[in-house]
Amino acid sequence: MPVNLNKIDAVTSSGPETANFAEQVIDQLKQDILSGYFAPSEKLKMTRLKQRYQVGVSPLREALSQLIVEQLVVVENQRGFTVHPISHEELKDIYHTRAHIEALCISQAIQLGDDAWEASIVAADHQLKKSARLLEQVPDNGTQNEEQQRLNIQLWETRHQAFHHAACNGCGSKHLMQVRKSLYEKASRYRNLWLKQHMLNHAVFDANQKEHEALVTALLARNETDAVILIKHHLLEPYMLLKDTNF
Amino acid sequence: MPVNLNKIDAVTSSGPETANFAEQVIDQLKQDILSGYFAPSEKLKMTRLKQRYQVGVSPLREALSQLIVEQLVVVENQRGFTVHPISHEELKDIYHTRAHIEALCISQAIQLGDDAWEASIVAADHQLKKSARLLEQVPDNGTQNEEQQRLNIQLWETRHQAFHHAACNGCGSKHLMQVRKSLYEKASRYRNLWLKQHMLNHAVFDANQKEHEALVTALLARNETDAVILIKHHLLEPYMLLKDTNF
DNA sequence: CTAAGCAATAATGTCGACATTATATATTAA
DNA sequence: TTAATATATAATGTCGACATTATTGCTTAG
Repeated sequence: MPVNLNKIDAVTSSGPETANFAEQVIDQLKQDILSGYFAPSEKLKMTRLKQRYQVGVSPLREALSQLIVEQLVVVENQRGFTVHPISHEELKDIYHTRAHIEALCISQAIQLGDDAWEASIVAADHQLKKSARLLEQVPDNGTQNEEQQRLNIQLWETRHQAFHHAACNGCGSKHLMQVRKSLYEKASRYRNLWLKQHMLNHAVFDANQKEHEALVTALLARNETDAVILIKHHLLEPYMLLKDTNF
Repeated sequence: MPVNLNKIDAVTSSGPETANFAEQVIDQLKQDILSGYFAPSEKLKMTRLKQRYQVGVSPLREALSQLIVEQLVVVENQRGFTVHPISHEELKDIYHTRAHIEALCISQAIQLGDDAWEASIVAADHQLKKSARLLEQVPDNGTQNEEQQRLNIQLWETRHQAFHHAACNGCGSKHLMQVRKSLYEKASRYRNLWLKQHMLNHAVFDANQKEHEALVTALLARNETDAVILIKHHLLEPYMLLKDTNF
């Protein structure tokens, strides 16, 4: 008795565009891999996945197939699926390629961006700053509500990403933006693995803030050379932290 | 009675690594889309696909799922799969992004490439030139065997691609090379659609040859600025032909 | 003649079942 | 005890079946 339960939920949700099981699963599965819930090189057994996501094998295999292309999952015939392994080689490639790609986006955006692009940067920067202020005001000794702090960090990261997205989006290329997104996701996996062992300190936030200010200035002034140097440095700095860690 | 016929074939083939049905289908399906056998925006009905590739729906859906990520196929819930539509907007984005990416590869390769990289360029260039000579020697009036000529063109295209692959491969980045490959494939679709209406003439081949000579010189001399200009022009030239066509 | 509503047909998305293959366990010999 | 083999268990990959949904064709009213 296969009943499309998703339809029932879909009615309560907004648009006429529903999602099949595979589409529903793929986001959760991706998040579980990027967040580190499923460890690198871990075997993804169907029985467990079925239990976790409450779907059959067919949608699961479709979702996993998509993650193969995104290189988050590896498949070996008759031996099932495993989480894509990590390596320092890949880590280096991801961060460096990301720096190149994002610099390319920035270059194009500076050449092609219109007033709406500038406005979106100013807006995103404003939101990011407000979010950063929340984090700064907290004393180093964790007297504040920990859960609240966690949410603040999450909000900051969302807005941080939104800022860079806005800056890059002026390039006007869907393909560039997509490559950029893919690399960001892969980088975030290593980042999350690092966060399981280490703690962010205030120094990095402060440095980040200053770099952003300089970047915004360069962007609005359409200073391509400066902006490219700044963005590359900005994206490679976390790599310096990650590259010497044993995951 | 599901019998894994592929295993039987696999024994006759080489390695111990076999492929499941989905992996076998995906290459053919991709080729059928890139070649234009399945037209843009065409509906991909399961019954037809089953007949063509002689597999059930499960492997097909897996293969199609992968092509969704590569943006060669579009899915709409309860309405099945269709070939990704084409547009002049996408055409422009593909070719321009490709030019940027390949220029980036070339830049990095010039900075990082070793002797093996240089050697691979010389080797690929040699093969390409020999293949080009076959095409040049033929008189314009098609007195020669048409089938032979078709094969010669195909060989030239393979070697042409191999040459550019070799030049880019010196960048040392798997991610860059993969983005490059993806863009090449998407561009080849538009190219193939164009070829269904038009014919290649000798002039383009001659121009191509000269550009290659200049490129090889710039690469071996590690002249980054020249090489970047040359490769961008080289990749955008076909766009000039395609951009004004009605597919 | 056109438009709208309805029935019939076809196609999609999902699951369970089954054959094949891999992995874990037990047994036995050295 | 260890290594090798045989058995048992578990997991994978594929297909057919079925409910749901979309599309087509037909009838009928305006």
